[in-house]
Amino acid sequence: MGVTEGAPSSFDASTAGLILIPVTPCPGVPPRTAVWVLSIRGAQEEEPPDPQLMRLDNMLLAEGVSGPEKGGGSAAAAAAAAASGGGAGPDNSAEHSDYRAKLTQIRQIYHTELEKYEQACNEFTTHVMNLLREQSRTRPISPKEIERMVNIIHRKFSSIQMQLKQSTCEAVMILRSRFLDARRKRRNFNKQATEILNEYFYSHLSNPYPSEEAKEELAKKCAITVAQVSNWFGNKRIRYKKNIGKFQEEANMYAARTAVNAANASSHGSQANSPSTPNSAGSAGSFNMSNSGDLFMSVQSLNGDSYQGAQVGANVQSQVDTLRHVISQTGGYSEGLTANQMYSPQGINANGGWQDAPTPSSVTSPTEGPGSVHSDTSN
DNA sequence: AAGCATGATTGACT
DNA sequence: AGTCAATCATGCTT
Repeated sequence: MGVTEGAPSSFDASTAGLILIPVTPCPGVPPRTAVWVLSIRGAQEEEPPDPQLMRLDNMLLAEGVSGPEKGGGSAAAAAAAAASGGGAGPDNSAEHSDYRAKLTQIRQIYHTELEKYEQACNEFTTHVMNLLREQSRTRPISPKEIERMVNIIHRKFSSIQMQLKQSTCEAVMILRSRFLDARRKRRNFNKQATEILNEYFYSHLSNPYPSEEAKEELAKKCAITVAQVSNWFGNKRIRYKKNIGKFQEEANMYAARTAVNAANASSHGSQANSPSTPNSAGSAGSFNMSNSGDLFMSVQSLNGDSYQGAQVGANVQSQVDTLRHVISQTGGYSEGLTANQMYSPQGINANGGWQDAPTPSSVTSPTEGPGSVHSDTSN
């Protein structure tokens, strides 16, 4: 797993600046018991109250790596999950447990390594003590010298520990960042959500800019966040515009479907709660229809304060869009771009944007911004 | 594995 | 603040 890539896998004394130099054995000393002399690299050692070490310890404790076994890091994982946004996915808990599993893995590695280091430290210390004892036969060695040696060894090993802690922290950071980075855990929306969004998009092809309310409703229906709805529409608009031909088939499909739905709805009196009528709350002006083509202008002029309301308008608008599309399809165009021209009066303009898109030159209303396009009739 | 599809992010723009 | 355009990173299909 890439999570552990930063952690040292095995003890290596050389990383701590300890170099063991074999020395020609003294006469009388068995050849197998080589005599070693400690050579210390880096004379100055860091002092015990190291702020960096404290930070590392705190972090490891906070992440549940070095603390008590149970529930380690779950709070951090929960926080991460909450922060990741769009947490409506059903796989959220799965990812959560994935995060915890990996954290446990890191924790285990950390503890085994730590244990290994401690053991190695002890072994090495006794080894050095033995060597010094042996050397004391050939030269005088004061207890102070021994003590100094032991101190040096301990300090060296604690600096190894520091490295271990550092790389463990790094591993945790990597894990967290992967957990937090939404791009890394991107999941495609489910089919139903995509259909709802597409239905809305193609039934509002002339002005695919859902209002805040519409976005909220779509978000609720699709079990995603409003931000995700905005992302989806942003991506969809741009990609549709870039390659209309590619989306033609899809557009046909949804246009036909919407047409059928609309027909059914009108034959049944009222349409209950279609995604194409997100602003059914009663307030007028669900979608701006001022740019929606000649056919609709008359409707809009009727659509004042007292007219039947936005839902009717929105429904009609949907049908207008749909009909336009169907007409364009049956009109026998040869290329997708030809079909696009059918939309051009209220569709994508010469600059490559929808006419209602955030261009300050929008004809209808001087105060009309990109976001206000759909709500200008409220109040 | 390569190529395409798709959701998310970023910076610029109005 | 909302959008566009480019881009990233991942998922899916072939």
